[in-house]
Amino acid sequence: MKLTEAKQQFISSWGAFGTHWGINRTMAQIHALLMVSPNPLTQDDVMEQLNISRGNVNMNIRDLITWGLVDRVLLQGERKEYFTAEKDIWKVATQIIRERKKRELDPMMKLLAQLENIDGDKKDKEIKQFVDTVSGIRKFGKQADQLLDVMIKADENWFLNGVMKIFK
Amino acid sequence: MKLTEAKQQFISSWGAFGTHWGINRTMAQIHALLMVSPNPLTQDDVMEQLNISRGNVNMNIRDLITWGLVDRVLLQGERKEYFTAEKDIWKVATQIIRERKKRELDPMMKLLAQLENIDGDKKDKEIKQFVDTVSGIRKFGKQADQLLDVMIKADENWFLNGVMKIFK
DNA sequence: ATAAATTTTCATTTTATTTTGAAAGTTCAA
DNA sequence: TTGAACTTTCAAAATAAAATGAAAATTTAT
Repeated sequence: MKLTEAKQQFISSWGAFGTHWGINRTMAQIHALLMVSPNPLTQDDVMEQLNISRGNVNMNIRDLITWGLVDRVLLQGERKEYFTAEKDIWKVATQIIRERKKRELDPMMKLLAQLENIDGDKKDKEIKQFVDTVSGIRKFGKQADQLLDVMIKADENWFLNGVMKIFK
Repeated sequence: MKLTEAKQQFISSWGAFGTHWGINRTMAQIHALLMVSPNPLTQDDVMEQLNISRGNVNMNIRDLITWGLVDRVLLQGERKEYFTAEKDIWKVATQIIRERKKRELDPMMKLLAQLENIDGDKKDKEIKQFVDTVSGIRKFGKQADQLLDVMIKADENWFLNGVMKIFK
């Protein structure tokens, strides 16, 4: 397979993959493009290679920056801004975990804690099922939370070489 | 807090939570409703409690069934179909992991394997970056895949009590 | 067999998300 | 300062996703 074709496919399926994870297609595609580009790219490069408008590129790159997945790069002597993506997939993954934990898991856990205190007879079937469900999710969430914390702190090598043996 | 209000909030935020995970809001809400309901519900119950149309309920429940998160229940002497959700959150989680792995991770890994074989000089900067990126993702994916397999096979108790100690 | 009860389908409508592109804003060299 | 190069914004348009509801299909009691 030719590089150009392979790149195309990679970008396109990384985009599709992203949509299953609450990330919009274009953002994932821009990320993919930057990951396989050895040199930083300008907004115009991205526009051209992905055939999308200037505004779209700008907004999605900004988003990628707040996710901590893309960095602005200033090339000396150049007026334009360049952009580059973190290429170490482990760092990408931990960064995404970190952000999603903060944005989604933490608030949900906070809410569930409140919902566990409801008025009424805990023997009542309706109430019991509700409390049991909520507290079950909460327990699970706490464990997941800790697991994610450990993963964030762990280094790539530990994950890639060590963990699986322990798990088996 | 009153049960009714708490239920409301739970359903609503579980729905919002779902949207971040590629699950549509209504489907997640139906799932939430069934999780906190001690008894199985009919389609009409769901329509009424969530204020959504018959067709919508039907389609989303069908989807939940294919995800393995909801079961049809036949109450003896009753004509109507009833529905109930798995209430053990561990089982819910492993079921979701199992499905998403099958639907998303496995196909992506398969594609990446193909993309690694590209024509041209591996010393070329463009080619090298592409191959490195793809193979990095592939390695990571393989590890994640194995980790998920182990989690699916492990039982709840092992996860809740055992893992964290190992990780620390 | 009939028909009432219930479930399923799907063309249409509604709602939500994404994209565009031109205008406004910013930066910087001369 | 000025103005060319470049970036950002955002209202409007395009696209995609979800919801509706009535008709068709199915099931079951008689």
